[in-house]
Amino acid sequence: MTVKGGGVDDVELPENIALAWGLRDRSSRGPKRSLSLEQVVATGIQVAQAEGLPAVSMSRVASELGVSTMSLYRYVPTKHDLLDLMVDTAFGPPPPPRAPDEGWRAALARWGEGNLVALRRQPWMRHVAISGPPINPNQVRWFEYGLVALRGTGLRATERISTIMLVSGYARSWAMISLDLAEAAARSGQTPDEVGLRYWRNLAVLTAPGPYPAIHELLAEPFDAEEHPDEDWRFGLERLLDGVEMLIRTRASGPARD
Amino acid sequence: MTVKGGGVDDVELPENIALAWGLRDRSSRGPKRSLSLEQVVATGIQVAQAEGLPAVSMSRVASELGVSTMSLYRYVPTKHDLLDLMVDTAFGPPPPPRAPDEGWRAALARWGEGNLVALRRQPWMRHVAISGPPINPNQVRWFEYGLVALRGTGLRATERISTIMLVSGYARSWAMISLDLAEAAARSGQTPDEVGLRYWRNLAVLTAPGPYPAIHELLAEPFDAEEHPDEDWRFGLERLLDGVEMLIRTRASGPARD
DNA sequence: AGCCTCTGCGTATGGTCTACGCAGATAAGC
DNA sequence: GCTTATCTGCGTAGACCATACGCAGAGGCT
Repeated sequence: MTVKGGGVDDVELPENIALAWGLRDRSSRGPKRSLSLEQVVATGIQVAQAEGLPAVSMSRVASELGVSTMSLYRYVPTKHDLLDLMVDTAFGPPPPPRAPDEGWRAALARWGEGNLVALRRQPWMRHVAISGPPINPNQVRWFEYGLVALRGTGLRATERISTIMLVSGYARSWAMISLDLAEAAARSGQTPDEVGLRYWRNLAVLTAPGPYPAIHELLAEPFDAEEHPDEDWRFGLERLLDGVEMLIRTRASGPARD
Repeated sequence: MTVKGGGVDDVELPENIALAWGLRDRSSRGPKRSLSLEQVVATGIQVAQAEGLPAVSMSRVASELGVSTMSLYRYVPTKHDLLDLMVDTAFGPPPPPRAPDEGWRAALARWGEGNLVALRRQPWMRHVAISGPPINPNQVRWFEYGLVALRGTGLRATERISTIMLVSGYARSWAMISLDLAEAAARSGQTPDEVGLRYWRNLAVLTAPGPYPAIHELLAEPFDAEEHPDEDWRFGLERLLDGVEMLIRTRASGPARD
């Protein structure tokens, strides 16, 4: 219940947060634990990675560890807390922070791409709902490095936060869409191109009788369906960064920085 | 199994899509159905709206309708198909399309805001995972109107699609974050401001001992935590539209439109 | 009239999370 | 060394969940 007292005197940290930061102090009485929280989390990740998030059940993780289902609840208050910890661990540390000679734009682009890469490496993560603002250790590190990229740009506090959320939200959206498509393709044993083609054909059939001029226009245009797979990702990212850059420019040359 | 033959001669539409567009032709033999698909979907929405998505179980919806659980499977192949239909219906029709005298930017802003409003009106929708590109009736209508907003901007087909996805993805991210926060607040009986304050305090405590200069900088800055609630939404949207506008300008004045 | 199809639904399978409480292990306090 | 408080893993059980399967009967079609 109480918390390890380093410089950190915090009576009121919610249990899941204390857990994530390794701040539970357990009195040394009683039998020794046969597992560690890290082991439990790692096993959860392993199962998720190998067989997908739905395969992650308490009983599955437990049997993987050779303990009973209910034992896990000595390590984790709730399944959802386990999932949160899995995500934080699986995300891993962020890419290196902005270097001294690096512009904010390049740094933020790298940071956004890091988000995408992490989600792609552990695709199950996209199905775990975000539970709130960044508070777990790796999440906080990512947050820090995102802010570092925007240092000295003249953006206000809330603007820096919003900008970072914009980029990470975009990475998440993109990861969801592209991975869902890829998985749908794999499930049906087709290439992603085939699935895409089938989609456009279906859309054409369905919209044929109705008033969908803009969609018909779209379908009439020649389509190089996916030259490079990540060109579209880049497109959105550049738009986004352009928008931020416009603001930063007005801030730099405009009214004195408050 | 077969499909109503209007101008639509399509042997191969997946079942869930045919269902959504009302294209199942059922031979008139056998007893009459006691329900309609629309009723089932509407009841699902009603339950979700009143008690949240987790309350939506097949047995719950069935008992609400006064039929047995398994009867629902005569209307819907799978629970997830029901959820998709619920989302499509609950989203409703998009806001009016771009008016003749309206610029693309105003129209796209309205469209994005429409997304947000829809998600806010039926907050449970954000927890239903997007199953793919827009194919259900209302989704397609939204898609159409989004494209209409970008007509005549000189953007290429893939660029128009990416732009729309950028905006709707942003609306979804934003809805998720803001609604999660609001719900967390409501659950703990506090105001959102209190929850936000508690978050910043926790973050301060946790990052105090570690190397988090940018976060400390952030925390040191004076915070008007949420003057108007939707100012941050506006911020991101404007950044995004600025980015798109930059591209459109280069397209308009740059190389001849292909 | 006879058939064939479609209806609603009862039953059953194989999962899910987790509340509760118990037996035994362990270390602190005396 | 003994007592005692505390913590461990875990067995049991409750309350759900989606859905496969198959049956009895309704009701148009021929």
